[in-house]
Amino acid sequence: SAACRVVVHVDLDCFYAQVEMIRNPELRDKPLGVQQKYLVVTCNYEARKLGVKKLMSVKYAKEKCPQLILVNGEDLTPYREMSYKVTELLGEFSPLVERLGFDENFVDITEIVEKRLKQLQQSGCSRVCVAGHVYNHQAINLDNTTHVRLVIGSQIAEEFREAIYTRLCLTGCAGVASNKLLAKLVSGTFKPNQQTVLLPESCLDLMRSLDHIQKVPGIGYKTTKRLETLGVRNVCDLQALPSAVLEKELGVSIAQHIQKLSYGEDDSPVTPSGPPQSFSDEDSFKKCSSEVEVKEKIEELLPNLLDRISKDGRQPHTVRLTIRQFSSTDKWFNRESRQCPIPPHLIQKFGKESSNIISPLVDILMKLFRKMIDVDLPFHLTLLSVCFSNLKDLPSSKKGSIGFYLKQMSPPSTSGKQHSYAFTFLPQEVE
DNA sequence: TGGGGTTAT
DNA sequence: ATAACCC
Repeated sequence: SAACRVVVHVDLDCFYAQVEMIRNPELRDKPLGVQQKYLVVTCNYEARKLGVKKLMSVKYAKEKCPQLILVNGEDLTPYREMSYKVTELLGEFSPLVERLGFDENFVDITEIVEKRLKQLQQSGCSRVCVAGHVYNHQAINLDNTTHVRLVIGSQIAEEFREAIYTRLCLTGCAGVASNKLLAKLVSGTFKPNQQTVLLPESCLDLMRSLDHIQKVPGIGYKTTKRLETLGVRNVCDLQALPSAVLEKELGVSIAQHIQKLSYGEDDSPVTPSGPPQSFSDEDSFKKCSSEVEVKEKIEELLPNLLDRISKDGRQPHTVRLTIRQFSSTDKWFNRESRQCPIPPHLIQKFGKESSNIISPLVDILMKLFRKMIDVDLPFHLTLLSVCFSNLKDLPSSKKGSIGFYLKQMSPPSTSGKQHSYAFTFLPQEVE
């Protein structure tokens, strides 16, 4: 019988607020918002009951809810650390874990499901119970092996959520379906701390329930604007649009891709994220208009970044500076960046005590800045961001390197699927 | 409207 | 280097 894929999407509830409530349990039963600059970027459910929404301005949120408690969430370190704990926990079940932002993960559980299915068949057991909700209250047919696989998937999803709760004290939603798109969409149908499985017969109902095409993951702001030009407003419109018309507007590749999405079709694999591809740190502000200020801001950003890179253990080979210039019209789009290779003699200094590399890096970043901005003319920046990328492992010959310990830690195994990126946060002090 | 991330061109 | 996408 043709084995369908089984994918779980795990989506933590108001993640930053949950992390803050763990850090300070007294906030638990109070309305809590997490603030970045003038925004409440997320809030707990106590606050939501009182009318606070995600991405609401602080001013409006305090008007609606004067009792609202705000904590500053501009330093993402606690959230990032907890986020990777969740990904690593899921990695104990399957190596196929893909991160999406800090609070979502996809897990391909096809192999786990197949294993359990065979166990069930061997034991002659024909009774399987669904965990959580079934989308549309669709009836389950246990003679349908796809239904059985997805029901087993719902049990595994429940085990994921249980493990995340008992070991990390975090709650979240899960969606189970035959691909990433559907798993993600169905995970949001019952909201906090619940889970839902989608059976294939309800796929088109789920897609048509989306009232606007921008709710389809993969169709963003720009594509939505272009589709509106064509009179396409909802998923049904997109399904019905002649493919030739769509291809003319968006090109063959994107057109075919998003039209498949509109039918709930998505063959993209769950791609293990592994360790991060880049490390960046940014700050936004009202105004920065002199070279000296720019240098000061960069010097503020670097120590935190160098610390994170040194804990990672790899070395970056590229550095990038990004700026946003003030403009009254079109407020948040005008970002520019310049990047360059990091000179080899500096690369070697990553992971060592950071004091000797900071000033040469500032010099490089200021050169990149001058490539974008003529410092003899007036300028007005509202954001600065520094990003290190093109990360490479240390040469494996070096004793004491991560590669050395990784080989020690994972001998060739006959049975096991050990997760492959536990080393991401292996502390340096193993030396 | 934050402070991050990824992939495709 | 930018543009699109995601949270």
